[in-house]
Amino acid sequence: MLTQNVLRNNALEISHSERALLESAIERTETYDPGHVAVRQGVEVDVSLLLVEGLMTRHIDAPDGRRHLVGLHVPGDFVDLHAYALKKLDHDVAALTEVRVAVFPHASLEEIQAADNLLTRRLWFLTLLDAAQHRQWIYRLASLNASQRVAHFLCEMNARLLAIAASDGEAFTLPMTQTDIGEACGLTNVHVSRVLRQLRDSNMCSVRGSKVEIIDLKALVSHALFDPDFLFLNSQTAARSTGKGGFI
Amino acid sequence: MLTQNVLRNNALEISHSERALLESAIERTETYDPGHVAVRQGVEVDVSLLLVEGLMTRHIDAPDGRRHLVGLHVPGDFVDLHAYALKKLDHDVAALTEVRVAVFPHASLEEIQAADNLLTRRLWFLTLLDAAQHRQWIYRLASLNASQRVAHFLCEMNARLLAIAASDGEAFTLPMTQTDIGEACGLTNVHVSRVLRQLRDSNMCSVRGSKVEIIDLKALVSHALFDPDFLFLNSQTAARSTGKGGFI
DNA sequence: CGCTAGCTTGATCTCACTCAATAGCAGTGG
DNA sequence: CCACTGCTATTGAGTGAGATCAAGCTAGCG
Repeated sequence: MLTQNVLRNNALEISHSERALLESAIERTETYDPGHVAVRQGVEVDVSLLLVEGLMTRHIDAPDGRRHLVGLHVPGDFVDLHAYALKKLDHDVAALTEVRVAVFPHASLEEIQAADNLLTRRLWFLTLLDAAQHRQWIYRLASLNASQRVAHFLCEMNARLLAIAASDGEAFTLPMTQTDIGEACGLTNVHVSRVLRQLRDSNMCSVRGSKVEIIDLKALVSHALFDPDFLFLNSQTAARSTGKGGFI
Repeated sequence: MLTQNVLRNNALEISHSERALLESAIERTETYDPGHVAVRQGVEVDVSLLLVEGLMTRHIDAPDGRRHLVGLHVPGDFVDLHAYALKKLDHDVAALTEVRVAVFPHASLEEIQAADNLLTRRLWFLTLLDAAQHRQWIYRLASLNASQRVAHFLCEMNARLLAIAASDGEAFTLPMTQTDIGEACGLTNVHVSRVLRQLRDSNMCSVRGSKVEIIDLKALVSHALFDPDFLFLNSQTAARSTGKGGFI
């Protein structure tokens, strides 16, 4: 059951045997408190972690002490599968909320690689999904203004949470402070606060504490220039994430 | 010989047989003119391209017609190896200069995957290098100001060109317009022009046309807060890219 | 020679940052 | 019960980095 969101999350029609093979590679599960750094930049690791519950960040610490998110993970994401080939990461991985993770020793992943080429390619695919998300983050930072960035970020989270049934498309829980959102969008917490009020005042969405309500999805998507294609979701989820799936 | 830069580029101590296997997977080579779009966003592909000569971009076209780079490739880079697992890309790949590429059919890559787990993991590693670069680009956009961004970009290009012996650490050819640099750094061409003059006036580096001269590497690296670790270069090249390798 | 692409420089404007003050709220302890 | 602390959010005033708009300049090339 631990891997069920891996399936949902990216439309892989995984077979029963593949799933069994994958689950057999789990050594144990662990829980971390908020703020716990699970993987430290530059430190060699020999396991990879699948996020089962909670949110985790990938972030880079700037020399001036600021923190910048380069990725955010929801349940079902392999947070550091790339460590299987890289061994050392170029960033930290930390728990944003209380989290539960499943631990995959790299030795087990090697066995999978030896045994099942298709499943291996699926795992490879997952690491490439991360890269596709990175590219959208680059695009967001380079090309959108503050309110578009925040809107784009909320659209992305809505789409990804939809895929794992953690959003119903109208409201979801996002346990991030405005400072966290700022770190993801390259904005100060003060400006995030202003922008969220704008989005509320223009009846697109309301973010209060960790409660996000999508008021007018189409307006939000269009304001953010959001395109779910890069998430490689199944087409139904993608449609719902832009408000084009009302007919289902 | 086509793959020689793949070796240099990322410190993989690849064996003779691996290399032979890799080269045997090349179906043909092709040349493209500047501006040619080799891979179009969303179009399914069944080959991947290794860049042999010239520069290629990965970019996303914004709805307003602007173009934003999400990656830049030098000889030795697999420009769209990720298409092997993704099949459709979320961005375009285009020639910035006249380029020569080696074509790897995905069918051949599948044979490699079936035959050689270690080489497969090396290829996987290459796609993860791209992701690590993406993360640095995110960091650059989110956290550095205009002159730091440009300096950081030039440091990155210097380091990567050093690795393939296309820079001697003091000067190199970078056939990009100021508009291109702006698209890579999230700046307007006008502001790139101003920033390059600042860098020249403060004796860090000089960019004139496609000729880049590193005048004071240490100052440039320190200004840009550049850290070559994420490039996963061999340690000698990394040291030279920050000016700490003078003793060699 | 004139045309075009790329680069430079100036004037103006605006978005988002910084600094600063205030309020709400949860937890803690007297 | 209230006072105190710390964290988060809100709002205002002032500032500045980089965008935009516009005008020249330079060099390569038919």
